[in-house]
Amino acid sequence: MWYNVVMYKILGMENRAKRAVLATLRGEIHTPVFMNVATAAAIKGALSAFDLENVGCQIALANTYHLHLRPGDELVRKLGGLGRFMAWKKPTITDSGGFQVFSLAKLRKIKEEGVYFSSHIDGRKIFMGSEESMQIQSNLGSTIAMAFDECAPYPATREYMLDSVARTTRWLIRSKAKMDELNAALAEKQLLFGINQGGTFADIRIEHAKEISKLELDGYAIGGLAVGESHSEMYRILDEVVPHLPQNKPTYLMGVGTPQNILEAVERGVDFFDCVLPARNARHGHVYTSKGKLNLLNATYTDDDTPLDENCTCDTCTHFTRAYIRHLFKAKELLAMRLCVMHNLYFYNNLMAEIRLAIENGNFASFKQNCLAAWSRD
RNA sequence: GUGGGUAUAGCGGAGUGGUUACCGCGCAAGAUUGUGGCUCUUGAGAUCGUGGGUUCAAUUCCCACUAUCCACC
Repeated sequence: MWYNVVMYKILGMENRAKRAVLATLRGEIHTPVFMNVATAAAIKGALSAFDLENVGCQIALANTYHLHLRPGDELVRKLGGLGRFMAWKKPTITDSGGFQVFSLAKLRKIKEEGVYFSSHIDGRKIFMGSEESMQIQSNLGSTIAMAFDECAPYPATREYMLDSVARTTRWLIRSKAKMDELNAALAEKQLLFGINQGGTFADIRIEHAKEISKLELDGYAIGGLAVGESHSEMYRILDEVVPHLPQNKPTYLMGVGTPQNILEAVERGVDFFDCVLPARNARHGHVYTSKGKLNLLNATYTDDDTPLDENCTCDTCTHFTRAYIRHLFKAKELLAMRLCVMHNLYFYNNLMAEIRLAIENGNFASFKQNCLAAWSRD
């Protein structure tokens, strides 16, 4: 029988920045890694699993809440699980629904047992607690499941945060118990990552990090950042909390971020990332290049016959001009989004590959400075 | 040819005898961090078809012209 014997092996370091590999039955994940976001089992912008392969994706992220509502996790299970459903053979991760507690704040009520949502699709009542989230993620069959948490709003009072984090801890203990129960019957065990919360209160963050570190989870995420606080606050929290998470396990900064954010976080010891920014910006004509961000909708690109990024080797940059893609946006052709999403995801995945190489070569610090200087027009 | 309607920003439409003429789309510049392709913010752009008349004051009321639409020969 197969067992998902997971190994997390650190291959290189430069100060806190670490180069590591997480081995799973679905394949290895080389870190630092950017996980490409496929909320509803597809990258928005008309990309398929084939395209994900082309842009250098190692692991795709889908969402528990969204897939539970539509098409339903039982259906996905019947059809062979998330990976088979979307024809993606490499590792997958599912977000637990905790972020929807934040992003769908007007449509939910938080109770001790879990969260009552009104479906944003048809309004019907949905209950999700730790057990429900784990069951759904088990049905989806993702390689990595995330614990159910509350992504608390910013700003929040200290009193609110203390209550929220204590509840998130109780939910985490329930998540782990349920996942252990579900995994007991499975050959290919699902990994479980816990989530640190505490907003911008460093002491609450640290206390929580120490507490959840005792649970021997497969990885640890930092949630509840990039929700409105300043970049310097985010970096300050990373400086404070990362040292209190297990260093022999993956550290995942959820929902972050810009290329600059990623470099700063890698330097502080983070090795997993996910963010909607490259795909969403691409859909709106904002693309990342080795010389900074540019907005294709700007009139200046009307007759620009150069590629998005002259240093990029993605399919978009090797075939199409800025003028053509700008025209596609103006004409509202879906191809505009598709080409830009492919480019931006390639840019992010390639950035991570360059970061890994820099860490291996022991020159991450100078690599980071060079990048920040080159992007300074942002 | 006859009768009737209409003319306001690039386009489609509101509106008023009295400070700076409004809205949508489009255009231009932003925002977007565990995804709404949605949305939001800001800006530019108009001698109110042309000429004349009434009036203290006309984009608004009157006349002619031009353009355009509809109906009828």
